Amino acid sequence: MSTAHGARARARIEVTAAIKEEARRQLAAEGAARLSLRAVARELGMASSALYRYFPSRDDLLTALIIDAYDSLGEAAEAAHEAAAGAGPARRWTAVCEGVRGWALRHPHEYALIYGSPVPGYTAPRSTVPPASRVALVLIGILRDAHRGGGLARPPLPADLRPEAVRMAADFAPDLPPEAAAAMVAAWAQLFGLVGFELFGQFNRVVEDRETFFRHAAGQLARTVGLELPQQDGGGRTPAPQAAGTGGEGSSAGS
Amino acid sequence: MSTAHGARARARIEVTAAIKEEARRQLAAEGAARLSLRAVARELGMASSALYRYFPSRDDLLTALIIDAYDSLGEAAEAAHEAAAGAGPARRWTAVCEGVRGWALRHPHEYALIYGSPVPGYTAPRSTVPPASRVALVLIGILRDAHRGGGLARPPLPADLRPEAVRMAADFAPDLPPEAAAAMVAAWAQLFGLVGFELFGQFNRVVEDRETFFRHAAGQLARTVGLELPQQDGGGRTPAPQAAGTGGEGSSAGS
DNA sequence: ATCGAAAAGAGAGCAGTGCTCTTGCTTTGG
DNA sequence: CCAAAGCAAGAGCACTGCTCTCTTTTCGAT
Repeated sequence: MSTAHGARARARIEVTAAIKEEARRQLAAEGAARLSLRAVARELGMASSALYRYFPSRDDLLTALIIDAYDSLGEAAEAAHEAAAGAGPARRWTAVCEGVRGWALRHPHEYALIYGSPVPGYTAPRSTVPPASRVALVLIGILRDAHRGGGLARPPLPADLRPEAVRMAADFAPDLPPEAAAAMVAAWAQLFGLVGFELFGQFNRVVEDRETFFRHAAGQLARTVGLELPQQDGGGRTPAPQAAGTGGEGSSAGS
Repeated sequence: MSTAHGARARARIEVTAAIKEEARRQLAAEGAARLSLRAVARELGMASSALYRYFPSRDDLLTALIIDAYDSLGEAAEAAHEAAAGAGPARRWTAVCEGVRGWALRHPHEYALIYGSPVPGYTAPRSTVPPASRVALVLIGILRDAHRGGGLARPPLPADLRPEAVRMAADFAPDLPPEAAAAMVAAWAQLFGLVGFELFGQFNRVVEDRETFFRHAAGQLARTVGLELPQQDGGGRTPAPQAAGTGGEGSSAGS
């Protein structure tokens, strides 16, 4: 009896995984453009032609890696969110932002693969869409929570943006006010602008203390989407230790 | 005499220009990864090896194209700025943002070349730094003007960001208050986040009316760097429920 | 258990790439 | 005027993605 389509199918999964693993290694070491099917096969001790039984083309391998990268980033974002579960929406927002940044710094080439220039003539297939939205879903979730708790500011929505904002909200953030949906999408893109600039060297002779800079930029982002930051520093200049430590310190935002 | 190394040198720059031109054509048609020295040479009717007299490597050709792209983008930004010369700072800011976006939409592959993932092991040489800063310089100029005219809000600067902000201002925006310098750098990165997301397809099933969406996102960006927008359309001036103490508006500097 | 089909591996080969080296030719400058 | 320097071209190396053929292995029926 054993496994229905047992041995052979299992071997296939294993080989597929091994290929992806080795490919990911080369990706991390050399970047997407230098990822070579032949090199992967060589490293795995198999003929390059045999590899085509598993991935019909180099682009298909890349697609698999892209999906994995999206998932890995999504997981990181979700983990960062859960680690800040107790905190208020604004803090959770910045936590997720920092989670995204941290993942990007840890996996620069994979980040480049999904948020850098699209590869040659390559266009991402539909299967990349769901994993690609995981980060956005986390952010939407935070805004939804804030909205339910009444902690979401609703800045005026210009008339000509309204239809678009309404459509956005209807499409993928049903329980969010339109202005929040629109602001969220903008902030989403802007977040990756910050991360990308740091990662791709645009900040090289510009931003020194990237950690601090990013934290405040993310906080600013939270503010523009309508999240109130718990007593950042209103009029008075608090010495504001701005705890870098995890959780603990600022129960804040109790409400 | 005057034409010291006359004919030969002139031929050299002509051939160099022809190579770059053809390379740019292929770049626009196929993207950076598919740019082939051999194909360029073939199209120009010369041996591929001859091309190496002009560009010692493919990366050097790419570097030349990168510099040109930065300059082209910088020109577009400056042109957009001048076209809005009469308007107030906020409007000029959004004009420059839209200029950047327009250029990116018109030259997607060149945009990808400079703001997408860096090519393989390639690291941009110093010579790319000045042309890369042209857009930022335009934005800084707008803020400087607004600052001189008193039309620049000064949101509170968190204590731990201050050293960094002071350094930034000192380094490349000497006559700007530190908080403006820091906010400007963030907005700069965020602007390219918006443009990149639109260009690289991240907005594909998300943002429909990109034009309108971008215009308002750019306006929001202007606001976060401290520029007050003269009320556009839609609702009247609604008191912003921003928690972050701004509330300030003062005289909307006309000009 | 056997046999045929399906899946998987291996090798050769094609067309393409970046890049180097050698060989001739032309322009230039002393 | 002639050597030196710059330039073009060809051959060749090592590499790539990918296809095609051929052999071996494995699996599911009979």
